[in-house]
Amino acid sequence: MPELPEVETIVGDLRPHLEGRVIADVQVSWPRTIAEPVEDAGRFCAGVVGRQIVRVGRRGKLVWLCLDDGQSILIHLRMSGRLVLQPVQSGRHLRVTFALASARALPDDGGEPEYDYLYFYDQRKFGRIWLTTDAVRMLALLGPEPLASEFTPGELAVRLAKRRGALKPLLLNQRVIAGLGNIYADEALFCAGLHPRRAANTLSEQEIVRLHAAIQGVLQQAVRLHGTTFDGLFVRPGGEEGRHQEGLRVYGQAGLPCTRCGTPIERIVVGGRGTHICPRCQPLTRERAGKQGACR
DNA sequence: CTATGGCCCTGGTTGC
DNA sequence: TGCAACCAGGGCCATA
Repeated sequence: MPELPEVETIVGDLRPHLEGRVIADVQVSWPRTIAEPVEDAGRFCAGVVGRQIVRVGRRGKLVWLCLDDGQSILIHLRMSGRLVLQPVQSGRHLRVTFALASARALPDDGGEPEYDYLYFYDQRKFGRIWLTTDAVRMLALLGPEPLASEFTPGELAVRLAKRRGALKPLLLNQRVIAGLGNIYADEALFCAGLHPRRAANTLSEQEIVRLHAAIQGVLQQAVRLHGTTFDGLFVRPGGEEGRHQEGLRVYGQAGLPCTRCGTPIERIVVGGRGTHICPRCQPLTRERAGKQGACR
């Protein structure tokens, strides 16, 4: 389940191989992957073939390819989407293939090897790809980038203040903050010592500062380690795994002792999502236990 | 606004 | 052993 750190890793890996390349051809083997123009592989192909990729970026969990005519390709990996430069052994789960050409002859001292294809694999078929002339307007619907300087404790406070609902579903809402998914929402709440069912508008200023620092700290650490490979769902474009899985404190750790207090980690359901907590470090009623936050 | 539940999907796990 | 039921998960949508 690629979230912000995994998508950041993918984008960094792809950038040197894609920027400057021309899309020579596209094959769509599962048309529902194409979200815009809606399930229309033909118009999608017609729109991108011959275009040069001028920039590879990320916004929230979206991979953002800027084309030389002002259009953008947006790719959401959802649960099981993968972007790879070398074909996986079996062609199973292959949904879209981009054939790549060079914009100009390569210098012979080369540098990066040139790949001929970019493959989009997606076992569960939840991934989607958009072609749009107005990426900026689409992306404006997302909340702030949690690692950008605009994302301050004050900004977080404003976004939580009006909400009476539980904290965790809010953190997963991409219009509130862009890029958090189930793994990092659970990890951030643990690090902040906050219960996922706490009503968002009941946080003290100190708790908001702690949550802000936890979100940034958890994401930065995961980016540094190139994401979390859990269930083998996330693999980098070159085939390597992420290294953050060893750093998980609560996600997928049910039954194991809390790294901070030894209490067994529990799995509960919040907002319909599996949620992992330390019941002692993340009390629902405000007591001393979570005061300092659970990280470091 | 908030909560809940369904839908899209597959493949691994569980239950009989 | 074989097969059916169930579940996870991100985002979106409908309903209450």
